[in-house]
Formats: sequence, structure tokens, C-alpha cells
Amino acid sequence: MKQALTELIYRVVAEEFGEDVIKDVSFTVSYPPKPDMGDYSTNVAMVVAQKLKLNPKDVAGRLVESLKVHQVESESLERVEALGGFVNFTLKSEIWFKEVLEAVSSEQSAFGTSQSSSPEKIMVEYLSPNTNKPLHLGHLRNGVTGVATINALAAQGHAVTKVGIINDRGVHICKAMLAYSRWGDGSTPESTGKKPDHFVGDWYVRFAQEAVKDPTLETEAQEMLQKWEAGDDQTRELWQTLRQWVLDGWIETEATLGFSYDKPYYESDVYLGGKDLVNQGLSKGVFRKNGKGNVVFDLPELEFGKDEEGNARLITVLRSDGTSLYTTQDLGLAVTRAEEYHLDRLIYIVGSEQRFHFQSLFAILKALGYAWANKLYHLWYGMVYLPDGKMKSREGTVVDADDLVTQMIDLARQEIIDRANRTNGKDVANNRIEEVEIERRAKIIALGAIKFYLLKQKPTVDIHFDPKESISFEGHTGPYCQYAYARAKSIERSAESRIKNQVVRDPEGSGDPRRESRIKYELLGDTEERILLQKLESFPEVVSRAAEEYNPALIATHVFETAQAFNSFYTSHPVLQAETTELMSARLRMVDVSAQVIKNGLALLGIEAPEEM
RNA sequence: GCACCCGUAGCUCAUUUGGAUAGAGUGCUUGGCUUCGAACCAAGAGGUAGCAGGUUCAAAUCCUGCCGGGUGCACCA
Repeated sequence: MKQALTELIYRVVAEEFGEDVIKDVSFTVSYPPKPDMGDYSTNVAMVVAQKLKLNPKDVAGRLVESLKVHQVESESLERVEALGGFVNFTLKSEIWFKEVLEAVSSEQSAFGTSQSSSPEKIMVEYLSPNTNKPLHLGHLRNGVTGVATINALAAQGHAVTKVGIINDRGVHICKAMLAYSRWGDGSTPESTGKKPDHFVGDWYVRFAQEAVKDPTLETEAQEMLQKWEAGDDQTRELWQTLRQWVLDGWIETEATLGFSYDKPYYESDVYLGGKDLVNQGLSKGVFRKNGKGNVVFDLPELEFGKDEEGNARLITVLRSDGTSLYTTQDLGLAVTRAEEYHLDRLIYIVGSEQRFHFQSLFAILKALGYAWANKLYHLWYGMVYLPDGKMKSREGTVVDADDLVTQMIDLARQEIIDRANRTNGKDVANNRIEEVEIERRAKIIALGAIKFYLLKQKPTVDIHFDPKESISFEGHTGPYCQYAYARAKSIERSAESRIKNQVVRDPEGSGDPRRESRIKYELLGDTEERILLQKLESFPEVVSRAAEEYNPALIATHVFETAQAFNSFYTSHPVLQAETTELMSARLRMVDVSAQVIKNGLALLGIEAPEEM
């Protein structure tokens, strides 16, 4: 509809003011802020007026007159009027509602997806934890942001590969190993009954505690790393054991949260990569050796500025002793991935504190002359702060992912039971829900709450984790959206049984009054319905904007607003009790389509929509 | 010191990329369950959009300068 209106406006302005004027002027077609202003609005009069140095109101007036002539040919317009320089359109509901509702009905779960004119092969790296501890709240934010971004990109028709880089080597890994070998006394996750990643994480915390008392432990950890790198059997065996414990623990957590990789990369496999690349770059003159013998890269001044002495800032890509660095490894990995998968685009989802690293990395890859280097993107997100400050694993001041999920499920379970027991004028006995069903719903609701909480604000802002707000099931939350869906489904179930039992009849004869040809869209069009329709209609546009801007929060906001509009419609418009069967059918279509859009939106966010809750 | 991010209602955040009277949630004050599920709806109070300038028909949005909070600044990852 937006496109049709845009074309109409274009034509009318061209007629009134000439082709040249409209050609180099950009105007918007959008929803007006208040529903009584109309269904659509354009600022074209104001931009044209500016261009031609005319009064915006006069221009708007002329356009409205001209549009009224076109109204005869454009059957979709009910009313056109000028208001404060804007031109506002009111559409005929039998056209507008029909168009939107039938589009959703026919596309179903595909509504919201589109086929990019230039589909790309995209790789997204996300999650990427260290194998010395369990996942925490920061990983959760990374994971849900990753999943939602991946889904949004895939919805644009891109082929997306999900990868992670598992940090399973380094001195921090050795610290956990050292503590375990020193004090572990042969205990295992099984013998202690701990989840294996937590078991290892506890040893890592123990190391930090002991190292405060005994600083020689730090050097011992360094020595262990050297033994590991030298391939010492005993060290490698210990490493394998602890590493596997952590990986086993994660699998459980990731399965619950819906995180997965098409291909996990392990640092232990790739950390030596990139050296050849650096040597090639050195001979090509992209890199140089500095006084200390390190191979360095001079960062472009345009982008990075100069250091205090006025020289280009530099970054080391290989140590003088030939050992590699984070940057070395990431260079090698990027090239390997791009070649292996023929990538058009590579996206890294990593916290904001690593912006410098990725800026440098991308600058180097560009200097090395890779075509795809221009399509590298670091999707960074803000820190997660706890009420008493930043999370630090070493100090144990983290919100553990498993703990949070467990707590939320407990709360959700209690909530379900309480609500089922609430009489509400209904027979309590009939509200008894099977144990397994309670568990299933509790999990869906709890995860919906956590994921939505982390996704509802744009990635760039820091999150100040508020336990009270995060555990809420009411208001601007995931469960609010899920509830709107469950209510819609509840109506549909009732309708289903009424039609089956012939409580309602198709006035035009036998059959189902919900059939497409029976629906009288002109019966729709109340304010609540129009607001809801705007939300339904604009969903695909929001999804593609979210993908373009790497901002899943746009989807979260839109799903919430759709649920809000639906709830408002729900209370003001009885469906099954509608005055006529025709009206019931039309509203039922509204309900059906709303549910579908909410479900699709939640799915993009990695949140399940429960039929009942 | 330099660079980047953030600053909007008591609190947590939106604001369709420069548009109409800056909106939600939460908390507070009210009203609504014998009618499709009250995890809901409706109403009220709550604002110098950090501060000061500038650009223009129009600025929370763009520019400049300050203030406050955060992150980063090769040879850790």
C-alpha cells in the first residue's frame, strides 16, 4: 500500500509541479502520529515547498485538490486532506484490510521474510566463550543478539553460516587446570554432582583466590602454558579432560537457550594460523619490522589518527620470537573462512570493548587487498552491569546463565500454578494442568522473559541488569507478547469448536464462515483495528530494517507494539459474541493474522509462542 | 591526553533516520473480571530531551563548545 501511495503521490506532484521537481526531492510516506489524522501521511508538500520556495500549506492544498481528481481512479482512497503542511490519506477498509490480512494469511510463517535482490553468503561469529568457566549473562546477551541478527539476515534471503571461536587455550585455561591438579584430588563433576562447566569454573575461581595469597602461582600457570604449547603429554591430557567437561556443560545450556553453531572453531586448532599471511604481507611491504623485531602494521592515520609523537599508530601482528598474537590468529582465520565459504560478508558479534581490535583487523585485511574486507562488520554491544558494578568472572561476581534460567523457570512455574488456582469464576478442577505441561510452559515463558529483556534495547546501550525488572512477566516483557498470542489462539480454539458444533452458521449456506470469500473486510475499520493493521502491515519493513541496521531491538519493539495493539482490540471488540456471523468472521481473521505476526516476530527473536500459558 | 559509546518522566527504555501535541513500560492514584484468558484493558499525575550556542518552514535527531558516566588506546585475549 505504501508503494502504491508513493507512486500516486509521485504522479500527482509531477503533474502539478513538473517531473523535474519530484525527481530530486525525497519525501516520506508513513503513518501519522494520531489515528484520527488518517491511515497514511506524506511530507511531500513541505519538501516541494522548500524546493520551490512556496508556502507548504498552499502546496498541500493544491496536491489535495489534484488527488481528489485521482481519487476517482484510485479506488483505495476514502479521503484525502491537508493538515499543517502534511497530506493525509484515509483508506477504504475493504481494500486496505483485505490487502494486508490476505497477504499474511497466504504467507503464514513466511510473512516478514523477503528475497533480497542480491542474496549474500554471510558468516556470523558469535558467542565465543572461554573453556574455563560456565556461560554468564554477558554470553546470554551475545547469544540472543546473535540468534536474532542471524534470523533477521536469513529472513532477507541471505545464506547465513553461524560460527563461534571457542577460546580453549591460553593462560586463563591453565589457571583452572593448575588449581584442579593442585587441589582437585581426583574429584570429577560426577563425584561432586556438579554440572561439568561449573565444576571447572569453580577451580578457576579457586585459582584467583589462591593466587592472591601466593603470587608464584601466576608464573606456574605461565610455565604450564609453555608445556601445553610444547605438547607435553600430561598437560595435554589434563587440558583435554577439563576442556571436554566445559564443552559438555555448555551443550546443555546452549540447547536450552537455542544457541548453536554450523561450525565451531577452536583456538587450539587455529592459533598458529596467520603466520604465513603475515610473512607474505611483510614481503609485500604491508607490514614492517620495528626496532624490537616485532612485525607491525601502521594504522591508517585517516581513520586512527596519530600517536603522541605524531607518528602513525601501530599494531603488532607477530612477535619478534615468531609467536603469534590474537590479531595474527584472527587474520588467518578470517582469510581461511572467507575462502572456504566464498563469503560476501563476515560479521563478528563481540562486545564493545573489542572495537579497537576489529577496527585494526579490518584495516589490515583491507591493506592486504581482500575484496571482501570492505564487508566486514563488528556488531558490538554494550556492557552488562550488575547493580553493584561490572561482572568479573575471576571474582565470581557474575550472573550465571544456568542459575538465571533455573530461577526464572521456578518463578514461571509458580506463576502458572497460582494463576490456574485463581478461581476467576471458573471451575478450579478444570484448570488442573499436567505436570509435564506446566514444565513445558514454564520453560517457554522463562526463556521468553530473559531473551526479550536482553533484546528490547538496542545493542549499543549498556544494560544495567535489574533483577526485579528482568524477572517480570508483566508490561514491556516477552510474556506480555506471548500472552497476546495465547489469547488469540484461545479464541481460535473456541471458534473452531463452535463452528464444528454448528453453534454458528455460515449465513450464505453450509461450510465454514471463515472462508476467504466469505469475509467482509468493509466491516473492519474501527480505530483499534486500524492501529493494529498498521502494525501488521509494517512488520516486513521492520524486519528488513533490523537486518540492515543490525538491530534486533527494532523487532522486539514492533512485536510488543503489535501485542499491545492486539490487546487493545481484544478488549474493545468481542469476536465470538459479535453481532453477526459476518462480523465474527472478519474479526476472527484479524485475530488469526495478529497471532501469526506476533508468532513470526517472536520466532525471529528466538522466542517461542505458546498456545496456552 | 586522544578516539568511540551513552545522557529523554522517580526508574528502565522508545521516538519510523529532520516532521505534527516527545511516547511506552514500571512505580504512584483511580476505574474495569456472571460476556472470547485480568500475565489484560481504560484514565490521571509525572518533561527545560545533560548545559549553552548554531543551521531551517521544522531539531531529542544535524553542526560547534562545554558537563557527567562508560569503554578503548600495538608487542594480553
